[in-house]
Amino acid sequence: MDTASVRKILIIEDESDVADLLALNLRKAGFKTSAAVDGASGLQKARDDRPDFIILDLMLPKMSGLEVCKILKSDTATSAIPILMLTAKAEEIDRIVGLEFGADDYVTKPFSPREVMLRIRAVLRRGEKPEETLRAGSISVDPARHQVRVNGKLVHLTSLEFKLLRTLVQRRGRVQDRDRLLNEVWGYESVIDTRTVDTHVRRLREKLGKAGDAIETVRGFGYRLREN
Amino acid sequence: MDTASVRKILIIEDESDVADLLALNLRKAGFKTSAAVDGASGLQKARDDRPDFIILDLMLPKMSGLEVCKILKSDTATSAIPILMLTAKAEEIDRIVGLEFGADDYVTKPFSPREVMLRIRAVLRRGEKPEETLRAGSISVDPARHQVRVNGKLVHLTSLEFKLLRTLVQRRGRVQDRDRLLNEVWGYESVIDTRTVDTHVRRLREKLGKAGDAIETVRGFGYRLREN
DNA sequence: CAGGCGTATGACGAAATTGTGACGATTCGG
DNA sequence: CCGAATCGTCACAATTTCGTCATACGCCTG
Repeated sequence: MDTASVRKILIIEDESDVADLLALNLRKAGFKTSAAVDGASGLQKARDDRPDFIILDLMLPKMSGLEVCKILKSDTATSAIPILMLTAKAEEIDRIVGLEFGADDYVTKPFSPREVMLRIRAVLRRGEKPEETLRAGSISVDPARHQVRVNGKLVHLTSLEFKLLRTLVQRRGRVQDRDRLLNEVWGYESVIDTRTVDTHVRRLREKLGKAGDAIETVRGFGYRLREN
Repeated sequence: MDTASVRKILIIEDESDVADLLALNLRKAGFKTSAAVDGASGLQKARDDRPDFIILDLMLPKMSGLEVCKILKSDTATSAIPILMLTAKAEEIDRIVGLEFGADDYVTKPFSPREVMLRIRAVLRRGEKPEETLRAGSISVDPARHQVRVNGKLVHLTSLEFKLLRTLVQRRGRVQDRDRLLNEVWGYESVIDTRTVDTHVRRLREKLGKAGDAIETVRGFGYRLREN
């Protein structure tokens, strides 16, 4: 589904139960994780590992989470990394202060892993730049709108056809073998016959009309979208 | 932009932590502030000081924030002053804004001071210019009042329907998948079936009548509000 | 030119997705 | 306590989409 690179998430949390639970869920969702059990090592790892996201407990031994947060946000090396705070107290003031210190979001304990995941996604989405319209010859693919145009005219594609065309356009000029396409478009665990790709390429060509010629068959290897 | 005078802002809030935090940020942003710790003194100060803006906590000792709001809005001496409500519960919102009480905007706790500042500025701007209404074809959405019109005619929507329509209009043209809509409209803690979105989309389309066609189904992905 | 191999095509049943109406639970005001 | 409004869920139907197969076609090689 998502073609972006794998995100690394740093968990700074002294209670191993909580840390493990989070790590488990995060890995299941396709993230990479690392962990630290106190503020000092957390700061260290943040600088060294350059994670894409930090989950930070407010209550840490020695150095408080707020301290850690402040330092992370004031260091240019780490200030851009989004931080999700874990707070035990439901007191609003804690959360307010947490946000004021630069945390991007917070969750109060006890929390559901599900909620944490959703919030992480939301924060990460916030930082993402909107996807651009891809072009190849007379074909334009707009991922955000899920729309495809040929010479400006809308063409209706099914879900699979859309994803197939998108990956071809993204890798325009380069040959994509059927297995590669199966992985990208159908997902990693697909138990699909490689011949099925042929059928969808055909349907795609049909719907694209004349512009469909841009999808070239590379005998013995796979398919390729002609450049320009 | 009004350069003539510095804006005075009245904070009616019994929790001094929150009040102080707000006052600090407001002053840092160049506003003057005054404070009241309960409804009665809040009303008094509103009449005496004639602030340009009031921040009002929903949960106050003795007199509820709603009462205060209603009185402020029914007194000609104060009815023109914009009110930003601080509320703990997201469910309370609908009655507060739009309907009988007349608040101009709201923020749910816990909030970040930054968010509060943005909303104050937005409301003050609205006071100078007529409105800030979202439009999409014959549909117009007024977020501040929680009102929706189709061809100028008011349409009654429930809280959920409104939020759903608002996010669709805000992201007009771009496809929103069901998970995303669940996050935006139902919140993080929701354990709702994704198919529920379908039901609400149907009800929304029904209520919008012909204009409901603007909500397009993108099979395999989600929904999208047609542009233009 | 024939044979072999890989690809294109058309058709068809299976599976997935969405629309729809109905129902029960809950809330809120009277 | 009742009735209205709102909301989440379900079962079922309508429709679309998907995967596979059998067959036809085309390219390459010998």
